[in-house]
Amino acid sequence: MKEAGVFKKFLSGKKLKHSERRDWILDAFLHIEKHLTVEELWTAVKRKHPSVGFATVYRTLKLLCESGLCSEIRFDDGTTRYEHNYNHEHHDHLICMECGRFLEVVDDGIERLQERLMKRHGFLPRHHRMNLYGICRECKKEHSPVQGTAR
Amino acid sequence: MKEAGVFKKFLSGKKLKHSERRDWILDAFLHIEKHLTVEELWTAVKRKHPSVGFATVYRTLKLLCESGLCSEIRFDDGTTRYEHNYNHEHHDHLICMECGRFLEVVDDGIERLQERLMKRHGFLPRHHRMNLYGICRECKKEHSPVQGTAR
DNA sequence: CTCTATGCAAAACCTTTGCATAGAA
DNA sequence: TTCTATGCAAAGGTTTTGCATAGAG
Repeated sequence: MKEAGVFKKFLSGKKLKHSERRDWILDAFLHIEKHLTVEELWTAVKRKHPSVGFATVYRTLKLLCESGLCSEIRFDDGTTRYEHNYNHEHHDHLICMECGRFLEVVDDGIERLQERLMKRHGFLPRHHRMNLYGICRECKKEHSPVQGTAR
Repeated sequence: MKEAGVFKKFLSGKKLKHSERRDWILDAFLHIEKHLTVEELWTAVKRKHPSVGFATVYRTLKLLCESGLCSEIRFDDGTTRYEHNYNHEHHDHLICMECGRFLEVVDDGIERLQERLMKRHGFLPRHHRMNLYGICRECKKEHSPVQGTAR
């Protein structure tokens, strides 16, 4: 099923109503392949549909999260962002502390060990969040000029 | 070196001043072995020293983080908490989604794979944050009554 | 003395809510 | 018609700041 279908089904299941604006917002959300802040999504939606209000975007994002299409991530710098969550496999993040660029990755070995770790402590695993912080290749270059060849 | 020493050194290094209040706050912080909110720390400090203001606790916590004694954690529910970071080995969290209880754990296997994963992608590893969410042993019991023996 | 630390209150943020009206079923 | 959805503005909650004064060096 496509995302729009998932959302519609979710709405009718909760006896909520489908609306044009909700479509617009979902659309904008789906067409931006990055981790969005509410602000960013609002700006994107307004480009095409200037009348949409801030609160509506907020409210719709909450619904999208409930419907499973989207999930909220709290980064260490305090920002809250939203990411696609449907037809996207679970993944973790490698985040550059200099430039903010990030990669989405999955490491099966780690996933397996995480599951084992939880079970060993009597937990029923639900989900997890793993953010690895470091300096990316590009930023490393900028900070460590080539050694041994003073110029 | 003891924590108080680390903090003093950090302060003088930044040409900041040592003060009685900062000692009180550091003390309260060190004596509570849990993940504190600013509010909780403030309450604890005020028990002994009622004159201390909220803003001072906030400001001091920021300094403690900079000095490396403490670090900020953003949980998935949006709360911000602070944890001891000195003479505490790095650790990850197993968090119960029902009751909020958590365990601090380290899994060497996971740590190794994390490091490898970062390097494989050209990152210089700095630190990471891994929170595993699930249902703890106690909460599991409450939700799944013993099977087969109706009472 | 000089410069930082502090309490207090106000400001700045970010997110949620209330309400009157528009819109969906 | 009878709901819910929405824009707007106001309210909440949390964190930060400005300012006058106390305190450290």
